[in-house]
Amino acid sequence: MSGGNRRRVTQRDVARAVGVTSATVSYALNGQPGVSDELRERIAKVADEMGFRPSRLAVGLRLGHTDTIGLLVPDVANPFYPELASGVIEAAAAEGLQVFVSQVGLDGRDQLRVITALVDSHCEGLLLTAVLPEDASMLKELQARRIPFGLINRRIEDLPADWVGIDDFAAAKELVAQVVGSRRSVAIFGGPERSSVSAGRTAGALAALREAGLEPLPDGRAGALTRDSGAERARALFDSQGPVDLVVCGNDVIALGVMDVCYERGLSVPQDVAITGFDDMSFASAGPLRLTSVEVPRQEMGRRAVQTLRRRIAGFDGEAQVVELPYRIRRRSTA
Amino acid sequence: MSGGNRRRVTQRDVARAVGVTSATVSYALNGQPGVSDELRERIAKVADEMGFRPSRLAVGLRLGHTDTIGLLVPDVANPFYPELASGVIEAAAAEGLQVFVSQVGLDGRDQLRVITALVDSHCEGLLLTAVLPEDASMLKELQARRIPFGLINRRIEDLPADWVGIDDFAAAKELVAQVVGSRRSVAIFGGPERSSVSAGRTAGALAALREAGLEPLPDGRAGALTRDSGAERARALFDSQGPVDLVVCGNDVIALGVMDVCYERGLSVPQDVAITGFDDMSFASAGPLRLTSVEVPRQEMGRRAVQTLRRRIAGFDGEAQVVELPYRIRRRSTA
DNA sequence: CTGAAAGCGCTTACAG
DNA sequence: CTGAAAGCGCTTACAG
Repeated sequence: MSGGNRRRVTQRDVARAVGVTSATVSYALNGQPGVSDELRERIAKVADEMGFRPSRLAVGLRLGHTDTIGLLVPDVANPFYPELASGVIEAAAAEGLQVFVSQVGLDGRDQLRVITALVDSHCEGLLLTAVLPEDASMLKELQARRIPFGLINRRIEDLPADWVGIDDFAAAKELVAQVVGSRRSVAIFGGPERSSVSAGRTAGALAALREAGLEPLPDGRAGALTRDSGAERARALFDSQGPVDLVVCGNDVIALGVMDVCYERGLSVPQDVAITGFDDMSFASAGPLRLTSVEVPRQEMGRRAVQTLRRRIAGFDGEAQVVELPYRIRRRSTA
Repeated sequence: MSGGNRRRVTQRDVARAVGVTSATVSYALNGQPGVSDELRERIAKVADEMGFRPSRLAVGLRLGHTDTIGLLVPDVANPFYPELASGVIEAAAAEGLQVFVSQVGLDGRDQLRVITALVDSHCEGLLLTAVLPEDASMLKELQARRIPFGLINRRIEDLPADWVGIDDFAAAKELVAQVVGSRRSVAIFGGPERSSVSAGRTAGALAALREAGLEPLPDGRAGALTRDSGAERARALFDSQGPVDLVVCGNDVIALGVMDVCYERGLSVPQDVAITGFDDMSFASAGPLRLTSVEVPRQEMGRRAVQTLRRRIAGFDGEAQVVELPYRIRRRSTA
């Protein structure tokens, strides 16, 4: 009764109990022909009673595939990713694929380590959401080793690879064009410059401003996609410039930080300062917040990425599939 | 150049390239004695050049362990869990364990399937955050099969098992005692009754009200931990009772739904309706929200759970470890 | 319809 | 210091 008797029930144990060979158990349980119905049922019954479960390690080793894929996200604490992950997990389950979700850090610091671990575990494909330009050589290596992968959201210039996302440039441009009105002093608080998504959003916002004959304030253009970063940049800007008319933020979390500072300083939104976010995270629509933002079809992005990846795993070898999904401007109370 | 040449580089390939046996490669790479330094270096170099990575499937099968644990959460879209997951992942990495995080659905619908899959994959331990009373027999089965697991947050009565959490009853009681003041008509919008956490919070709130000589309104006491559920219950309540003085919510997400309805109907918070949340999710402290809540040490919960689980995996067979962590009332603007 | 054997990619006693 | 062999738990041709 005591001590570590943690041995698994094996196919062989079942075989012995039934009085057949382990191959017969395998045939019976996998629905292969060549086993009488009566015997098949008896084996199934005994296997079930004994709690036999085939070892995925052994099956994977033998079969050479594992029906698993990996999803890499920078930081599960950013609400953007859990919703994307839901889409991926659901779609994968429908395809009979199990997904391992891993964090790689805001700066992608653990990305290589995580990819290596997943590939070592015979993961059959990878979905990457946090690539940076410097990852290009790693991705080329993946391609050379014929490990299927897909990019979600962020992409890398000149690297042909499957990708699902939105047109961040167009979305940001459209958003800013809608909200700028008569606001003259405008700041852009974008995300990390090296993220293609953040770069696209910043460029789009800039384009809209220039079309309106405006030049944004130079400070705080790039930074982390965090609330603290938004707050710090807002404090610095308000200290140096006084309150500005409009702050265009790279995502909703940065916008939250800016709103924190407005609250601290008794500035009213949008009368004193207008604010836009991006991503339309769930909290953005909350009654007291009513953040103007851009809805990104996160679940759908996940689903589409899985579909493309599954085809690659199945051996599809055609050119890079690029899927650009529609976005939606969500005009609310903050701008 | 074309077609699916996706074969892995194996230990044997390295051995052949160096001109030794595959055992020697294993010894060399695993730092076992009996290989000259010169040869060891040569093997390491060739292995690296060829991109050799030991198959985790094969190693796991051979060694009988995989250094992986599973974390089961109901729904990654609930911001409570990603932060808990961070704590788990970090602590696990420090212990050399990889963690597989899986969703099991708000009602735990997929829990059994996911546990089975993880155990089939030779996962060495499980961390469960979404157990319900009806899971007791499944957990006993896990114990019988000597599969180490730990409970986080929710627990099951009369089932001795490792657990990490807070005293939800005491926290809710303290929170309500602090905010009730002269409010007379009070509603409790709790989470699912069968969740020990939600039940404890509701009971604590009830106890505080009764000590204040109050009986809460009977409607909407239990429901889902979602914003929609909070909004629906608030609409139903306000329609039937008119606005109430105070709504005590089972978590911050429910509270957000209640705030949505207050906003819809032009009720001011906390003047017309006071609201409390629970969990102190990141959005709760946002400037325009300032939700009164209870801070739960999510990261620390994750860390402690991993530590306990690791000891179990290492063979510790002592009695159930119960870790009750401190919470903190966060009084802000909504109550 | 059933059994014996090989092999997936490793590690580890055991001989030399 | 190095090699041949067994075995982890499966699946799948191949004989009977």
